[in-house]
Amino acid sequence: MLDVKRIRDQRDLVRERLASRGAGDEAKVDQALEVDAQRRQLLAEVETLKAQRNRVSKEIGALMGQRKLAEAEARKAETRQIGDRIAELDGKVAALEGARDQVLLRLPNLPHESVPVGRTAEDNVVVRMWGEKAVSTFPLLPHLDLCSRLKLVDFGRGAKLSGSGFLLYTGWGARLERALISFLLDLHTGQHGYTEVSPPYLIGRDCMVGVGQFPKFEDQAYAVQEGLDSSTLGRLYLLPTAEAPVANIHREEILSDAQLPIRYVAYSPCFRAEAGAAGLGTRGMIRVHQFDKVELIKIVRPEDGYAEHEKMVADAERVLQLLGLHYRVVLLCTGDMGFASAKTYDLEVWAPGQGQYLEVSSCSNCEDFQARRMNCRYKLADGGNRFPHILNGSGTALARLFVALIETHQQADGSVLIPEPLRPYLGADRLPLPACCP
RNA sequence: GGAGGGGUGGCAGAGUGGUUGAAUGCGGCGGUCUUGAAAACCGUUAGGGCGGUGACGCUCUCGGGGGUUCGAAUCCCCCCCCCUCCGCCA
Repeated sequence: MLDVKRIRDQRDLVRERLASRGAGDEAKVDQALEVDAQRRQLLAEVETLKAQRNRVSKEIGALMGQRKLAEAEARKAETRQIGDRIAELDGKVAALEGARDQVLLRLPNLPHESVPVGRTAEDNVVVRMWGEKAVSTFPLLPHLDLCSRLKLVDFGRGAKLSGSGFLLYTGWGARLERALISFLLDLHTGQHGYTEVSPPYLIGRDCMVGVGQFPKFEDQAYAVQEGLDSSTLGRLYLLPTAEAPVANIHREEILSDAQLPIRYVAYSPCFRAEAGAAGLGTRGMIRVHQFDKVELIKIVRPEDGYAEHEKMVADAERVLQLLGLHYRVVLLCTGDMGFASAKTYDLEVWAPGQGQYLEVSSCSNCEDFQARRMNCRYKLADGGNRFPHILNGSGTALARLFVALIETHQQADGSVLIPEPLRPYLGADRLPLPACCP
């Protein structure tokens, strides 16, 4: 959430930065300010009345103490109607505050000045590449073929169980998925300084609001209900990313300066309804309703925010390097960035069987946007409280990583060679062809 | 799910309608004393909002919300969370 005071003080700058996203949100700025101005005016009025009431109440207390009862009664009568007026104004102030926040919660973050201005993914900037597209003497198969040949994923039965967009990993496929999760967690905890956490997969509404997922993207989430009690629907949601619970760990807290920087890594499955994207035509594992992801979260001092952001990208890149996968790093333009982000790098890995780059990581610095929403602060040496920068990044998403891995490392004989660092986790150096199939 | 107990400042723990935003203890910070440190003693120590250049002023907050009252941490109602016991259960 943007700081109202900042919107007030730097109105033009805020409008201009919002406009650069190309979503027309700058129009809401005046609306928020107008409601806020009304609120402040009424607030001043009601607080004056409250001061008056408090003063008289104390006097009444003193009179009662002196047994001047008649006088006390007179004062009471005098003050009685002030209470009604206060209640009335309190109600109005609360309503205006609600209206203001309604607007503020739907305003996206301001893009950082280093973000290129643009409208769509076309305007994103490739900042660097690593490795090269695989060249092969034999035709490289897409992952769908590899999965069925090697019996890694049973798409048909996955759909039977839960509908399209749900995967049933089988045999070596299931094992590879598990190996990747362990490999990623060990890498980030062991070499990159993150602390492992394992969050609940069902999370409260506040988590979703805190990271900026709600109220704007409520239609993208899976809401659950307890048994047959429909009144419980919407109390809990399946997490769309571990970012939602993990970034909220310190919600409503005042951290000490010494606690920062905080770096968490968490594995979780991710559930996305992808409403409106149904029948998108992406077969296989590229776009699904449930996938695994290892997520990185940082809570850092604002002055460290962007240095930590670059390090986070490097941490995610390290995954792809160790797995020998060609990728590119893309700096998203203003129009392509997520709601909460001030600056985002995507990591896109090359999938030779698809002939395209797949997004496997998105690393964002949300600055204090989320911290404000969740009221997470830290205490400075001078006693003041400050909102930290909160960063999130995939390290990395798994289904697409799985695709790139098997497509990149497939062999002429149909098996898949496993990169050295992953072998101890898999307990094998290749995914073999099932004995029964050529 | 049932019965009972409880949620107060960083922590512990008083406070059952009136000058209590809150005793006391611990911890933290500053100071006196000391060659230094400890002990002792003195002082200080929550967050939000609004206004003011500022010193500061006002206001709200004792799990959350509503109510009674001139006035609520204290009384009433609803909800949430934690603890103990019982039931069910991976």
